[in-house]
Amino acid sequence: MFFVEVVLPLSLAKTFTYRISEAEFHFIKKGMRVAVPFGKSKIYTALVIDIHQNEPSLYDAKEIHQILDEKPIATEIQIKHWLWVATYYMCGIGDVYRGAFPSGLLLESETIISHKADVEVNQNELSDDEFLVYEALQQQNSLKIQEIISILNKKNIFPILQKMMDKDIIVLEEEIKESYKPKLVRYVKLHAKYESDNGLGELLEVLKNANKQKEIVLAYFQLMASEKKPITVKKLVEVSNSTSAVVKALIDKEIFEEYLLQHDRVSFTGQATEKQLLLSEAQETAFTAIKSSLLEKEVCLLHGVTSSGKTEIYIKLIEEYLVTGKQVLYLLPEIALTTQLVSRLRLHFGDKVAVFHSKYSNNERVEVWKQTLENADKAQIVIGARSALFLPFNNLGLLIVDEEHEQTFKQSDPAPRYHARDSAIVLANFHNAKVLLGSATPSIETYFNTQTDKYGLVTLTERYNNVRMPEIVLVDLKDKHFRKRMTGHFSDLLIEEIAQALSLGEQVILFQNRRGYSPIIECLTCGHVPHCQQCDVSLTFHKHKNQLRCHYCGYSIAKPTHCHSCSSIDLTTKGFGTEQIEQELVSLFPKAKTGRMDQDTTRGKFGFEKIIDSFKNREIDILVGTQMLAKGLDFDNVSLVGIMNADNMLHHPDFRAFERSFQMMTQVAGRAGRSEKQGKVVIQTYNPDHNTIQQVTNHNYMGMYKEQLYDRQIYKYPPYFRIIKLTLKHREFEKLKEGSMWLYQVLSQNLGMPVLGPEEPAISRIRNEYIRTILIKIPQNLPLGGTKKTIQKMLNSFEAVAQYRAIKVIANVDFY
DNA sequence: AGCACGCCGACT
DNA sequence: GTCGGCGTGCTC
Repeated sequence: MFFVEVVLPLSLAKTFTYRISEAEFHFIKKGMRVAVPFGKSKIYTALVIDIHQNEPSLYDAKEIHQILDEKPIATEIQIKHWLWVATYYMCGIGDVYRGAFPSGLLLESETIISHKADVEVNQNELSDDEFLVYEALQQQNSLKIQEIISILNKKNIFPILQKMMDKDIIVLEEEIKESYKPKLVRYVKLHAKYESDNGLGELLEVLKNANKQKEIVLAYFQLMASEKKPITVKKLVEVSNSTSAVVKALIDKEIFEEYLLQHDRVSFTGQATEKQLLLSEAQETAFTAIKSSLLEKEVCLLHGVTSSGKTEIYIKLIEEYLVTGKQVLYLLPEIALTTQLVSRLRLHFGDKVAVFHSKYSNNERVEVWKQTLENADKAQIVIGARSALFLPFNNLGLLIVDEEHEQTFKQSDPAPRYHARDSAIVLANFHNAKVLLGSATPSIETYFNTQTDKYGLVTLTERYNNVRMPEIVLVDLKDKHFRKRMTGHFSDLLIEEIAQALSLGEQVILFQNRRGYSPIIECLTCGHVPHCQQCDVSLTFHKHKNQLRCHYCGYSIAKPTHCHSCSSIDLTTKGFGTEQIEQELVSLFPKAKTGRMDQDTTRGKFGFEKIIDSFKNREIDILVGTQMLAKGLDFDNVSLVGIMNADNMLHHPDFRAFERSFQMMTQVAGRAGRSEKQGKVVIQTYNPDHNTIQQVTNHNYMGMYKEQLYDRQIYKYPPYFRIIKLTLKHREFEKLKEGSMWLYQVLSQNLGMPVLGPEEPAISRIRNEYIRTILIKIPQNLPLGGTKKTIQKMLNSFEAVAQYRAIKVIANVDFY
């Protein structure tokens, strides 16, 4: 008796056991995919994580359907890492598997309906629906479930199919399809007939009346002579300025032969320029320090002020690891940043750089996956957003986590809710690899780890090229309003500075944090604000589409002409987003070209790049944007940065609000400054004396760190306590209230540590489900794993209570 | 995630 | 009386 233990790409915590034959037992290895039947009719792509001979006693194991791989497609280290992620972040292993694997490798079966051969059908015995299906099958000999649903215009079609199967009219089959298709490129070569020395002469004779074709043949010979490599149809058409129809005619005439070769979708044509990288003295010192720190410790933090040239140091370090044949993983917080970085890295490493992120197409991701697995030259350096962490590395030497403090490294919505930085450190450990974290504004947690000697620390205080740190000017909005020196949201000082920068041909960035500060419509008569029907939030006004939208569920209505509550027509927009700032700019500086960068304008695949490029090319003078501006973009002509309102960041009800505000403002401010001139940053605020604002102004990271660390200790937050947030959801308010109270009491009585809640969050209903949260604070000195097991037990007993079973509970470990 | 089973409202 | 809605539970 032989069995495999498999993981399914479903949100299930368990693994499943399937029976295999002895031959299969000797063939199958951990990390191979097998197609298995699961449930009544579905076939899934499962991953083998163990092979054994222990027969399950409680049930009969099904047989696997088919083996899908010749050799493992996931490595053992990877599987070990996934198991760690599942345990640590309290989710099912299936969640990790599903999140890690490119969907191109996860085939799902599709039910195919076809009619049974040689069966006489008495059409009078068919119901209307059955007849429709029968008729459709006369036209096409097979149908998919989706097609039948649309033919019948019904959701539940299985009863009908069941009846037809009983009547012996149709059969169902499960078909699995490989969705990854290698990209094939058409090449041509001269037919063997003409390969002799006087082939060309003969050819010209044959083609003397076909000028177009002759041109192509001549172009072919020229290409052969100059490039000495296989010639694609595409290239030939391009060079000869002809059409593929003519090429086809030549193939038909047996002058050319066509052949297909598999091509990489993700290939870069540029060559490495081999330019020797010159580090400044400060960079050189930092580089040496990092190297010696990594000799002793697994992890090192590079704390370098904005524009200190951290990337050059990364490149230099990557070079050293590449020489040893190791793989390097470079994690970035934002997909949008990859384009800039990739072109920079390619200058040094040519086509050794591969990119992996979720905006890539399925096929492209499968290719990078395979290259990484094979340790191919092409994927020696992988750049990617957090999901790149799950690639099948087998010889990882170095991991770089750039902009380490960014919250986007923590996945929050679908499980696995993992933090890429922390999971990267664990992965490095499994590979015996080193980790370099980089940031101008390290997270409190990471910096704390350097102070407790867990991580190494290298500081770079000098900006590259002797650019000076920007000068930061505070504008007291209270005072400006009082003295009537405001035009809309602009203070007189900011207007003056913008005018000056523009007159010198310099560019300006204006930063408007939109979080919790979106424009809304309010009735001036009764104060009514339109709300979403399914979520407990006010609808935000989008000017360009003239509609109100819900940011949580996407619900939208046209902008109302009158108040829905009192029918008054006196409506006003409140709050200000980037759109409004841009509007005001147009009237303040009619001659300047303005651009806007936020979720609306960067939606498309290249939306972000387009805006960045036109700003870099100086087609835009003033760029208005949200958080995206704070993420490590380099511009060389920006002399002024304006922060429209620093306060709405500070006043977020979140223990990280001050840390984040500091990071955000420092990062945005860091965009200012050019080689010849000190940059200027204008921060508009109602609280110019606020500690955090002062720390930003004085470039005082340590001050911020110490103050925040003190607060974290007092109020029991990370790094002194680890946090697990439980989110409970249900459609019924009362049931949720009761259930969350029950869970809270069980937890607080059994855990012996602070448990907060159950809290009704500011947005207490999303998509018609009410929400409550419970926060568990685990002290550093208590075992984390054990505590999680206890919590899991309580969650299980919560589920055992029949009346609460319907309440969904989501655990978010290390909630950000 | 599917998909079946089982229990209650609106139609023939 | 049935058809069909969705709440509940299981899948090796």
